Amino acid sequence: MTDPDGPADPLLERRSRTRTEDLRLQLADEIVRGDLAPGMALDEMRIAARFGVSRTPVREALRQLAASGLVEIRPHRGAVVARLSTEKLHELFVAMAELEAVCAGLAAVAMTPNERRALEEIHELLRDLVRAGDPQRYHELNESFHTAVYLGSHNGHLAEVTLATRVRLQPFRRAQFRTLGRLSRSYMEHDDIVRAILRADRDAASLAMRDHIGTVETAFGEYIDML
Amino acid sequence: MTDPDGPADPLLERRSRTRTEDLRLQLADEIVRGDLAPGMALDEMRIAARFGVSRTPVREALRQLAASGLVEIRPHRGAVVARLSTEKLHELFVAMAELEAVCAGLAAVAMTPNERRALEEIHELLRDLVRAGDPQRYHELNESFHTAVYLGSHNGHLAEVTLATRVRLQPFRRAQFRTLGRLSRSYMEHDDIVRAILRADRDAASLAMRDHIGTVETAFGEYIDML
DNA sequence: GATGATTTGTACGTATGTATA
DNA sequence: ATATACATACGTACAAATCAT
Repeated sequence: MTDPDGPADPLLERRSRTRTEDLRLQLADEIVRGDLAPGMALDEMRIAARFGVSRTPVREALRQLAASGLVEIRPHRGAVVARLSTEKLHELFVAMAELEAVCAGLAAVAMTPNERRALEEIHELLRDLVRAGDPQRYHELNESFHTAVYLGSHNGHLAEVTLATRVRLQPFRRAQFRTLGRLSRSYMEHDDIVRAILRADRDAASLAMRDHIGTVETAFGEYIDML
Repeated sequence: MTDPDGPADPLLERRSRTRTEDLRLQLADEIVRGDLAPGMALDEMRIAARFGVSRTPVREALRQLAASGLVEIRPHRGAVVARLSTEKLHELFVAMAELEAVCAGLAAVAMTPNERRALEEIHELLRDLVRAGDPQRYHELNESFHTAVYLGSHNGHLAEVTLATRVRLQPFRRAQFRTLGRLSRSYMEHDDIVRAILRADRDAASLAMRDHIGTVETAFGEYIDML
């Protein structure tokens, strides 16, 4: 008899499920999706009660989230969803631009033919979504586009660090930010990146990605000013 | 009456000392210094007994170290000092070269005059240590040199990520690796970096740093082969 | 500024999962 | 393959620190 809670695909490695792990993933998701807004207090007992567990796994999950930067913990003073000052926000955008630029540069020279084809395919699907005017799905597939570049660097550490930086910025993005004009421009910038990567032009890929993230921050900043 | 355990300098913020924090710093130090070698088992009870505390703060410290990559934890199977495969080791070196290159590039255009002077001063002290033939102190001040560049980027996130990468590689460096020939070459490469930073030449600084870390890995690889 | 309420930090016992015979 | 030994994962109680009054 098989484990009824096991994964559908038996090929996926089955790490023994721990409450801490479940909580970490669940809380990270709620923070990234915005259900738990920046600054919101994360009371250990309240969370424990909400998930029907003791404080211990809640504590461990919060510590791990703090290590990733999504949560802020001060001794004896509890945990809150991480809040970013304007300066820190800018700093993270600059860091993300540089990190993604490095990934794109390495990807240009390291990606396998299959990976290049896959990236091109995602890029074409994004074009269709611009034409269809579907910001929601564009946003989702856009994540895949960037993740494909991270993985294309063939450097797990850089990919991890870059993704972590992106995740930290997620809670500060809002749906309203995804306008159709932005989508079209985003797609055109992606085009520069993809072309450079496909012709294995490291420096061009790096520069195109840096510029791309730069305009993302600009658009983001314009939205922030509207608050 | 003042806290007898307080810091000498009252201006330094005094984070309430917690056993978890102490343990984390102590264990990280022992791992980085090599007292706890990669692959060594980190038994919660043994460590708790050694430090005279309960298992709880030990657990939390180990989790945090795992988050930083210095420790590896598998559910229900305990923790060990992180071991790196040859491939992973190379990957971390490539990542470090890229990260430090980014920091150097940003530092070239962001450092204040004071920071530039301080970097130059460290550089000159390193020159003296090469002449004096003091690998131990060169190694220590070399850390300061690189840290100064990280901080010079004026980007806390990048500095943090880059430093974390360097720390993860520390346990795999050995004293024997620091030969006099290496020192001299290291100093000359630093010279290229410093010159580029001082004349605010971003690309040159970036390239010089990337090359520098590249030779560090080469020298490191030669040592590894001797094992 | 002292006191009480509240929350976190730590200790320790039990349950559960992993590895070995 | 089953059982046994062992270390970890979790729960619970208490101590210590913070903040509110």
